[in-house]
Amino acid sequence: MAATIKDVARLAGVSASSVCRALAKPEQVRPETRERVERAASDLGYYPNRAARGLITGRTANIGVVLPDLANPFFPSVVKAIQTQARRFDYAVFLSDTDEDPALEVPLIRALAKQVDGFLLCSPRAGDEELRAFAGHTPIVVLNRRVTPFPSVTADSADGMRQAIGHLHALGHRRVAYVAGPRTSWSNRDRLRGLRSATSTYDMELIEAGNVAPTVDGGAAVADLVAASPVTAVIAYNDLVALGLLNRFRAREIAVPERISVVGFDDILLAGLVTPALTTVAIAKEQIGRTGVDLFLDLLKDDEGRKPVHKRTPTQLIVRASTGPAHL
Amino acid sequence: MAATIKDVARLAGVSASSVCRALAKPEQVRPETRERVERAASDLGYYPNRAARGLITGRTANIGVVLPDLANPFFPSVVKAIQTQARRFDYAVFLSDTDEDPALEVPLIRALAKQVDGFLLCSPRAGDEELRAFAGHTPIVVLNRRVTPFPSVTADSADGMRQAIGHLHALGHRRVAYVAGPRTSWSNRDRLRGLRSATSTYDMELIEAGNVAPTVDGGAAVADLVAASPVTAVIAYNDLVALGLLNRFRAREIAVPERISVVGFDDILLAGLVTPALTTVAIAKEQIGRTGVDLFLDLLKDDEGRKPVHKRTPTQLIVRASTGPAHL
DNA sequence: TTGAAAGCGATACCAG
DNA sequence: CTGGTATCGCTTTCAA
Repeated sequence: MAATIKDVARLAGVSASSVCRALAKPEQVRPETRERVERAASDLGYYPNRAARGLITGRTANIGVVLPDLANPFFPSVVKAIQTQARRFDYAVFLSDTDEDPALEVPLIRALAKQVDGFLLCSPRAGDEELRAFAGHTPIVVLNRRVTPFPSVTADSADGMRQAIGHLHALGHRRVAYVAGPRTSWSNRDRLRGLRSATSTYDMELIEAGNVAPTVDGGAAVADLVAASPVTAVIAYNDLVALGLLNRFRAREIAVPERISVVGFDDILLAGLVTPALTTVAIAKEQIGRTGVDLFLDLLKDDEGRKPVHKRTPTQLIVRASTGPAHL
Repeated sequence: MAATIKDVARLAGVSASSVCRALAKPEQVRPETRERVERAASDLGYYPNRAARGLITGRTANIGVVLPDLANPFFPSVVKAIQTQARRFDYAVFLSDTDEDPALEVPLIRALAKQVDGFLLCSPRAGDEELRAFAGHTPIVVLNRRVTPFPSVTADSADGMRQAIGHLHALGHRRVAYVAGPRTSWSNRDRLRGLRSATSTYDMELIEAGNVAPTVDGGAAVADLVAASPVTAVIAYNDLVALGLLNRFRAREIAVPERISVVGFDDILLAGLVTPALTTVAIAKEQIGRTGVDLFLDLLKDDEGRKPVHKRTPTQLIVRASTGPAHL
């Protein structure tokens, strides 16, 4: 149906090779020929078939993006940044949402592998070993996680936690709970690690609450448990979980932040709009997406060599409604 | 690098054709052969190159999704539904965010056209004529808009507006404002049309406020203007705009809903979590995405013929914090 | 500067 | 039931 290179060649009265050259390397072709080809191409509305091109060049100009859940507002932000940066280099984006199912990731990557030049895996849930199986075959950059030997971009959670705990400590809090996210989430482990280090630095007591789904419902599910514990503040795995806590606390008329302070992570749009506004650790989502694409393109250039690159993006505590514990 | 059909053929000691058959139509091949091929394939980790396959079958098993802004939480919901349904039919998704730039849409569609079997255009901003240029060439299903001759899925905004206005009228409101979204948005025009009809039915006065970007900032930008008008309720183009209004009203200590009731559209996650919770017209986002994919697949089946299909999904008013005007 | 021919990976068709 | 061959749309030698 659509015009092919042959159609253009016929109309311009030249060979397919010349069309190809005229369009790709204009300087290698006589100006007159180039002009004829260009006119023919635009008359026919010719656009090269990138899939066919990829077959021979080995470069598809597509990048695969795999993420656990587009419904978590954190991811659309990252994807948007990826899109923007990818487009700048004439790359198109293949998107796959795995629905938080670790088992879906590997088959998905395999199935798409030949249609893309490689992948940006956002917060992948699969095991290290499973992912490592792709090393050497498929260019992969990992976001929000570190898996040797892939390049990666992660947020500086430890610093974020340090800021959060410093803030809570300054307000007078001494006991804090952490509501953990998915066990399969590297970010969760990273945040917990950072939190443990921070609470120990400040000599604060840390109580850990169950692993929950990284959703509003997940937060709501452990809110009562948290409320029943002797803490005056709680840090949630992410903002959605924090909002679930907030919601349930409100329903039970547990005053936030007076009775208990809630701190989230990510700084999604929602965080600033709820009442009381959520104190949260902001992550440089755009930077993560953008840097991911950059690392990816670097990776394609020098097909191998060089040791893996890890970029760490800054975090920033956004203080909104938190206060000191009521008894102060 | 990765295994091709030839590698499998060699390892299994058969021809490429047989490998192809063994994998695609197992019943046309001797069980023994099939087994050998299957083992060879799995040993080599062989996955067919879908791009190459598409070249000859004319079917890529990819679907292009184009939308104006992934940062609007409405779209990720739709995309997620599309993904889920697409995966069910073994389709992969190409995603493109145009950043609300109408000029980007057409070139984007053109560039991707050969890599996909067609497109799902979510709330496209381009002109009718520009889109129509694809008719006959590129299978297209339009979501949240109607453009002859493409099949489309739209929400029943008129009914949603009727519900919203009925509700406000019952509460005693008689003057209502509408904060309009982008001029290029068909949904905006559709909602406005439905609203006009509803207000006239109920004999209510309608005041229209500027066209704003469909974002929180857009809403905040006209909040003062709305507050200065003689209305007791305001309906926003969408929830983000409504939240912008809410935010600004709070900042100015204009009581919601006592002094002014705010109604949104879409029912994004945020709507239920803010305080006061936002009354809004829920749209069947999942259904829109799912139905879009279904129409798309139908479209591919009978390459032409049949008159265009328009599906309309129901809307449902979700009443949360609205009340009657203070003077009652 | 240009064209012919080979080939990327897979499938379809036709003999055998 | 199987193998050979042509082909999809494009790029890349290689000669001319």
